[in-house]
Amino acid sequence: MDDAAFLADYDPNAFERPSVAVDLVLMTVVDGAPAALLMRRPAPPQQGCWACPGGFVGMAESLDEAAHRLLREKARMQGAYVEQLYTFGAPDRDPRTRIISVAYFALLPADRFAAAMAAGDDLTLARIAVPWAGEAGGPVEALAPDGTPLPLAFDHGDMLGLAVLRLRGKLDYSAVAFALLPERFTLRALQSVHEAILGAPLNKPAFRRRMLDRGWLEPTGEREVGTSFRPPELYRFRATA
Amino acid sequence: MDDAAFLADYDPNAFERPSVAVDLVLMTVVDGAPAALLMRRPAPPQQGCWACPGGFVGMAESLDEAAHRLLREKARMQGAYVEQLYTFGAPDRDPRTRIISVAYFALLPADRFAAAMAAGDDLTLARIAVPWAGEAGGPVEALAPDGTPLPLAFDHGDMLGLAVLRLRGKLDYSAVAFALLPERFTLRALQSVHEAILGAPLNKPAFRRRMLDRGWLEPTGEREVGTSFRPPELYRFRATA
DNA sequence: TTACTTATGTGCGAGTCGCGACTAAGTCAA
DNA sequence: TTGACTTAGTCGCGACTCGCACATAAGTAA
Repeated sequence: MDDAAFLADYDPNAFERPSVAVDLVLMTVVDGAPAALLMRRPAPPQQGCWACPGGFVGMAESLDEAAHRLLREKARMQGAYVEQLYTFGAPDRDPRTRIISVAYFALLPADRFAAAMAAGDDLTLARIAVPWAGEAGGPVEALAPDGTPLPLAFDHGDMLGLAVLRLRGKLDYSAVAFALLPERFTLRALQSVHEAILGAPLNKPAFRRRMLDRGWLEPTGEREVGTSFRPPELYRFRATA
Repeated sequence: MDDAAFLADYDPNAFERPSVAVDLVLMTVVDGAPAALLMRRPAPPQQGCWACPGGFVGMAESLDEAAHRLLREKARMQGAYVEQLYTFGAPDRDPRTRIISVAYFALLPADRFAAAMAAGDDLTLARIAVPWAGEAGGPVEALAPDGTPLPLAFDHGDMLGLAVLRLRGKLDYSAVAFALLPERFTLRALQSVHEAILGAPLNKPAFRRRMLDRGWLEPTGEREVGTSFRPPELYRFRATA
């Protein structure tokens, strides 16, 4: 029997199937701390809890395509750095039915969130409180602007924690940090992003040297305007040749 | 409407669903090169091609549980180090129907494969040829014992490549290498495992120092027997205190 | 003009790494 | 018994990186 003959006989409904969703951990850095876009769930289950934007995977789209579609449809943004994070599949993680969720994380500079935030009250850019140091890992809390914890739906606390962990791990061997900054930025801003993700202060001269030696930074010759005191130089990210 | 009332009304069949499978990249190190357990596909599609052992996820089991079950049922092994790798979801990756595959990798010392290999001709421990250096990534080839390439089913060449890449990345900050060695081993054997995974030779004194300084190694006081020349000391892995 | 504040650069000591050379400890054969 | 042989394991040095204290530069504002 060849492939064609086999496929004619194949019954795709022989087994019961789980639902497959994509959830998006849409992160940025605000005021020296990591933050994520959360949506208030408008309907049960877990009505009123906050969740990462997500949705079911279409039958004709890849997982990456689904992630980009959700970024557009649910968060009304585009052009983010998007990367697959982890797949969550505990049988009881959603009370409706078996839902397996492929989590992605997406990175954007903070100023790109302004438009989406204006849309309404059921979206928030929540500060993430990381209770562990280094590469320990574990769930995190999301905080409202006034500092009170937001109740998170399902296993989204683990999801956010894993996103922070992955980001920390990739910070010093990949260029992810630049996805969290505007096109032109100062070295101080770059350092602040690193410190926010790592949750620890860094030594300024050492950080400078490392970054400049990496060859990822291109001086623009321009300087930041509107500052008091000596204006810092603006740099641009340039992929390694 | 509360959660209970909502769930009574919920129709889990409102959307068409993909199938979800778990595939297992079961790796070890043989003769100084990475190797993976592959099964010859006994039926279409891609009959006769070689594939990582896999199967559909049961409705009541988690993804991790499915991976461990497949390790037992398909490979007849247990006790491996198992970790989720990546989820493959291209719409056309399997011609039967939409199948989303959560890939795991599993690590075991080479001697644990002897029993499984005796089982029959449709299982092989294929040497993996990595055509790229460092962290470049990309698909790899699987080689038969005589050096000829084995045809790989679906996207399993990418899967194997990603497993090697992940292993390389974790090698020097985690203890994964010890999952590829028996309980007691020599420093030379540990170095050989690192070299096989990295695909590059390492400096002996530097490697020794690094490993001993990490605090993961416990000398047993015993020495390897049956060797010609000076017998090396046997060490044991001890998780960091 | 001068105080103030942040940007940017410099120099040094500690720690790590690669590397070549050296010593140690077994087997094996004459 | 002894010496050649081979692998195990150690030592020391130069190159490089990193953290850190400090010096210098360049703006604003009174």
